[in-house]
Amino acid sequence: MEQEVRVRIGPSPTGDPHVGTAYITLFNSIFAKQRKGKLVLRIEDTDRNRSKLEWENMICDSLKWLGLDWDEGPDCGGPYGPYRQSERGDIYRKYAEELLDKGAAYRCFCTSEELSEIRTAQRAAGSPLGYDGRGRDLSEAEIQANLDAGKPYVIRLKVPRPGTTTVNDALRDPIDFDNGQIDDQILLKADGMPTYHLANVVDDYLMKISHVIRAEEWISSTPKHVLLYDAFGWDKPVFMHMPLLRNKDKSKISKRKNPVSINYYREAGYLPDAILNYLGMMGWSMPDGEEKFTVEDMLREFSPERISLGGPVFDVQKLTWLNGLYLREESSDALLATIKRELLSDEKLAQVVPLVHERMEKLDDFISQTAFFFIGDLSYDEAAMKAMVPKKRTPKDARANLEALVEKIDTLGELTTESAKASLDAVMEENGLGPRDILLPTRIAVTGTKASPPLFETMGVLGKEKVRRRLRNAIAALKALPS
RNA sequence: GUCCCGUUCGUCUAGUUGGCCUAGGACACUGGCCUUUCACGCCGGCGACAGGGGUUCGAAUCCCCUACGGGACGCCA
Repeated sequence: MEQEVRVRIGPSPTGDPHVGTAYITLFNSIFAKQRKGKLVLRIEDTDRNRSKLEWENMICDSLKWLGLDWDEGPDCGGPYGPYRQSERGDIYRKYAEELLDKGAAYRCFCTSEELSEIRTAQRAAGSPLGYDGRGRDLSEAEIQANLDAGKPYVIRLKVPRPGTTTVNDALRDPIDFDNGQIDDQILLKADGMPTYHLANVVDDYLMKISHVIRAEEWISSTPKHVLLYDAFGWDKPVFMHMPLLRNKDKSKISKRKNPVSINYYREAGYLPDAILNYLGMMGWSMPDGEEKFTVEDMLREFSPERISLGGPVFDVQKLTWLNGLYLREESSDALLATIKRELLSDEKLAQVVPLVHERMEKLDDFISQTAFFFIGDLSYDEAAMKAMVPKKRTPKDARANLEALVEKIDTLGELTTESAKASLDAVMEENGLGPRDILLPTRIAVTGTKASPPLFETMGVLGKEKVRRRLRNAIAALKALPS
């Protein structure tokens, strides 16, 4: 009997909804639907320090906005739950114990400090980085003594050495790894939570995942997963590693060099269908070469053989062209509805009106005074550029200050009046700046002009994506100035 | 540094069972047409098989080496 196709996506709720997540979700979704299989959404929130429910919700909302949906997940349940890894701790601990019993794993009592010392030494010596296995062969007595002493420990995979581990990837030739090259990966952290590697293998097994479609960055840790499947005696899923989305300079797509938040694209006026279409042509193409296609077209024509492995550069310009195609083919009525929903919603207008209310003399002042809330990127005229550099400061200083602010805002879940104020205050405090060093430059960067509504409220209404994008643009513009 | 993956126009790609490839399309750029203007649309231009060795009658397509790019090397995922 043919095994049911079950695939999964495992976003980690530690940041804004990422285009890379949407990209991988698209291909998983297409693959599953095409084979009458199921797509599982599993929240990989084993990093307790960085995971937030707020982000989980944002990720789900974004995917749904794009029109991507799943069959099983924390929101809709399913037969193999819970679908949040933070709620599956006991399961992982049980399997980690099993590995211990089988001799495929061991307790390691090394401290974090000890480990970073090892790494530093290795780096200095130019030798391969990785755990040196010093805790591998502790005697029963030593282990018991450590346990009795209440020393914290982690559980590590005991990679069989010597040996070779082969990874089969549906898109590539078999890949051989020398086991000497594979680290004794930590499986269970000192806080009792599993690392990605353990959680993934255990969950994929328990959730009956048949195909693992994920990004290429995982190839080098796949042998660890293979070793785990073998240690448990489980069948392995089919691995399929998609090429990585890239920045212009070919590095892995990142927020410093590219807008990567789905929220950004939403707020910048892109349509879900256009985004999905564009993502679909990253590493894949229609047999007839057609570049404009729908998810239904993809469903009909998708085949893994047509995936090309070179890492595609995410080109916003081409996305924009595609988006224009979609926009223009809508009827005016439909477009009107879209504009009212995404751009000029009552909700949005209700936020904006109070901010300009008291400075209005004629109704149409509203348009000129609030245009910057609605348009995408701003351009800065000469006066604006000049005013972004505070007196007695250089453009370089101005850039550094705005940069500090961007970084602060990046750590925020949502930008609100309060968090905007807090961020600005923190940047001033941490960098020894006065209000004049940062407030006016920020105002101009964010609104394009010296005269605008109260800054914190304005930033809150503009939202995180527009604010950080504009700050980045302002920083880039300042670079052109002689320092 | 070590291991791994990848490599066709600036970018996304077609090409996959070697000949139909003097390498096709799209974005961008650019010339023109249409148009009161702009945009759309249409027509044209620019522009690539990383390099070197093989194998073969014949290689973008197969093999090897080199180069370059990227990824991984976390008690992050």
